[in-house]
Formats: sequence, C-alpha cells, structure tokens
Amino acid sequence: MASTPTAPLTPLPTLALPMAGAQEHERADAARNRRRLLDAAGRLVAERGVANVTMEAVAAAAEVGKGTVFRRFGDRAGLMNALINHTETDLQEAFLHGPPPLGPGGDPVERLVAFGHARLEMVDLHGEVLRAAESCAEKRLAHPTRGVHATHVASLLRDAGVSGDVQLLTDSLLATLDASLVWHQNHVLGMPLARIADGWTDLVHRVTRC
Amino acid sequence: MASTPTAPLTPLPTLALPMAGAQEHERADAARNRRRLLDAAGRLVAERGVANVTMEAVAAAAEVGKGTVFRRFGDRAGLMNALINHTETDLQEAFLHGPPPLGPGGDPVERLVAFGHARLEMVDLHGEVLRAAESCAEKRLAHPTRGVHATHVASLLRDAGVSGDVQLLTDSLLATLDASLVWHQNHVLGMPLARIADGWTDLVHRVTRC
DNA sequence: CACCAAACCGGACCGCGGTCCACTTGCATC
DNA sequence: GATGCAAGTGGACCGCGGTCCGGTTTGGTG
Repeated sequence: MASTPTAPLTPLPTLALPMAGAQEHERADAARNRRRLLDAAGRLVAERGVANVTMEAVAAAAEVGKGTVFRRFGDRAGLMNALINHTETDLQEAFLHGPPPLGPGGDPVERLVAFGHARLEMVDLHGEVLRAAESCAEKRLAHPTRGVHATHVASLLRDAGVSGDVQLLTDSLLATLDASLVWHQNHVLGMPLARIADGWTDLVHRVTRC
Repeated sequence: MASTPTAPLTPLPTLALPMAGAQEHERADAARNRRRLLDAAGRLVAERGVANVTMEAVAAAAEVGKGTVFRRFGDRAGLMNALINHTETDLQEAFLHGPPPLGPGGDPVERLVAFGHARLEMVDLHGEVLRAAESCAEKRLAHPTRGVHATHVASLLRDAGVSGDVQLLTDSLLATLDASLVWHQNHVLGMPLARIADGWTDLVHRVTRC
C-alpha cells in the first residue's frame, strides 16, 4: 500500500468471473504485452476479418514474439475469448445482478427468454469472433463461460417449475444458442435475427409449459 | 473488410460427394485405391483411435500417396464421413423406407422419438468418428447428411401438427443430437445413454405437445 | 494394336497452430 | 546499488492438414 503514484497503472478491468486469466501479480512487461496483443488482435480482426488473422500476424503486429501470444492466451480460441471477454462479462453481470427482465426478480420464463435474446444479440455483434472462440467442440462444452450459462439456465428452469431432466433440457436450450448454428441460420440461410429470436421465445415456452 | 488481398477461396475442383456411391465412371485404379484407403483408415482408427490417425499415416498404410487421400475424400472430415457412410445410409434407409416405428406408417411423434434413439445409438457406436466427421462447424451445418435429417425431422414435425417455426424447431432438435454434445454428455459428464435417450423422448413430447 | 486425352497418382511443398528452451528482464530483498 | 531468481520472452522448430504439378496409367477409339 506504499502507493506508487508514478505508476500509471490502468485499472485493467479484471475479469472477476471464471474466465481465462486470473492473473494475480502480473509483471509490468507482461501486462503491457497483453495490452499490445489484444489491441493488435482487435485491429487486425476489424480490418481483415477473423478468418484472415493468424497468430503470427497478431504477434508481429504487437511487435512481440509468437511464444508470448500462446503464453498469454493458451491458444487461438483463448485469444478470441479474451477479445470478447468484456462483452461476455457484461452479459453475465446483467443476468446475475442486473435489473429484470434479464436479472433476478422477474418471472423465470421471461428471464429465460431475455437471456436467449441477449445471447442472440451478442452473436449478432460478435458472431465471427465467437465462432472462432468456440471452434474447438472439445473445449467449448467444458469452457467456464458455458458452465456459467448452464448453471443460470438450469436455475431458471427449476424456478419455472419444470419437471424433468433439467440438465439435459439446459443442454438442448444452449445448443440452440450455439454461435455457429445461429450464425449459419442468419448468414447462410438468411434468416432474420428477429425470426430466430421469436423461435427462441417459442421454444422456451414449449419447454417450460409442462 | 471487403478488400481481401489474399484469396481465401478454395476452388475445390471436383470433390465428389463423399456420400452414397454415386461415383459415375471411376477408373479401376482409383476404385482400388479408395478401397485400400478406407480399409487402412478403418484399421488404423480401430487400433489407435481417431485422434491418433493422421492423413499421412492412412496414406502410408494404404501404400498410396498423400495427395490421393485428399483427392478421394476432400479432407479429413470427408474421410471420416466415408468411414461411417454405410451406417448412415442404413439409418436413412430405415427412417425413409423401413418399418415403423422408425419408418413411415407410424405416429409422427413416435417416429421422431425413434429417430433420435437411432441417432443416439449411432453416436454410441461411432462417436469418435462422427465427431471427427462433423468437426468443422462451418461445413457440418451445410452437409448433405444433415440436410436429409433436417428434411425428415421437419416433415415429422409438420405431420405431428406442430404450429410454429418448424425449421427452427428442427434445428434445435438436431442440435440436441449433435455428436460432440452427446459424446460429451456421455463420456465427460458420465451420463448414461439411457438417460440421454429419455431426455430426447421428453424433449420431443414437450416440443410437439403444443 | 497403336494412339491419345483425360483421369489419376505421389510426394515435395506450404502455412498455420502450437511447443520448447536458452536467454533476458522485472522485482523483492539485503 | 548489488544480487538472486521466478517470470517473462522470442524465435527456431515440429507435425499436420491441405495444395500443386510433372509424370504415369487407363480405357475408349480408329
């Protein structure tokens, strides 16, 4: 607490949720490089599209070694996750502690509907990155983020008085919100997002009304 | 974003569909090599597991050049698809022209339930290969096999008198039967297949009972 | 049978994701 | 300051999926 007034450490919005880097004491150079990497990655993604951004290019653009990228983010999916971490954190905050209909206090079915709509909006905004972040089917299903979503959905299903195998119903509902699926429906099949959202609402009602 | 200096487009010359043997005129040597490759691939998968089988190893085991593998099957997923093509064809035959409850003639809801159970059994038997065959989220959703399943499920939903967006409901149902998801539930989460099957039955009833 | 164009073959080659490890740097302590 | 050392760094390296293209085989045709 000896106060280092000369150190202009930016707060670095620590991801308090069970996401990737719970970084304790991070050395100054490490923090600086993480910033550079995220900045470079965001820039490259914006100007070339996710598919045309290689890990090596990100490293080069950040003027950093390739090994550093992987040390910081584990793998490509980890980097993409970090890119949308802020949005994901906001979403979690909203349905965990925010106001209804998303947050606690409202009707569980309505909360479920709102959760799906929020997720769909996120896919709309960050579909490409999300798809890359969830590309590995193996890890996607075991990823902490998915765990948080699953816990939340299962909780809402129980609150809604759903009888049956809540865990399996949760998996089915989350599968419907899968980034790749939604992106495909939207961009390949040409379904408007409003239609997908209506489909979600309908599905939630069908599943909970029993 | 529109200007992409590099050409990411893959012309993908002829790539005959890895599905049913609609192989027009196939030269004798080509047919012989395809046999060898499928044989070798099956052997290697059986003895090492899918994850430890490289395309190069398959080529070597078949005493064939690497390029031949890709010429025949397009990519890794295509090879895996070819490996389970027979089983998949049997499944399609069963629900298209076989006896009830899977085939035509029975109650659509029961057929839907039976379809899911048949699919789950397939995942149980060939889960590893199926996962590899459907690994690329991009192509999986556009794959002919999925199209056949989707058409069938949608048809059953309509026959069951379901009101609502049948196409979206179909996508949700199929997402529940996703090989990676089921495999994860079964092998990682330790859910017995019987439970997953019961979950499917329940889900189908919830979705159709409205 | 001789001929030829198309189909096919094989392995060198490429790019990318990911790992490894010898070297450097930041920080706490004395 | 000097020192010890864990944390961090970077680029050479690896393996695999996938492509390319010069040479070879096949099977129809006259």
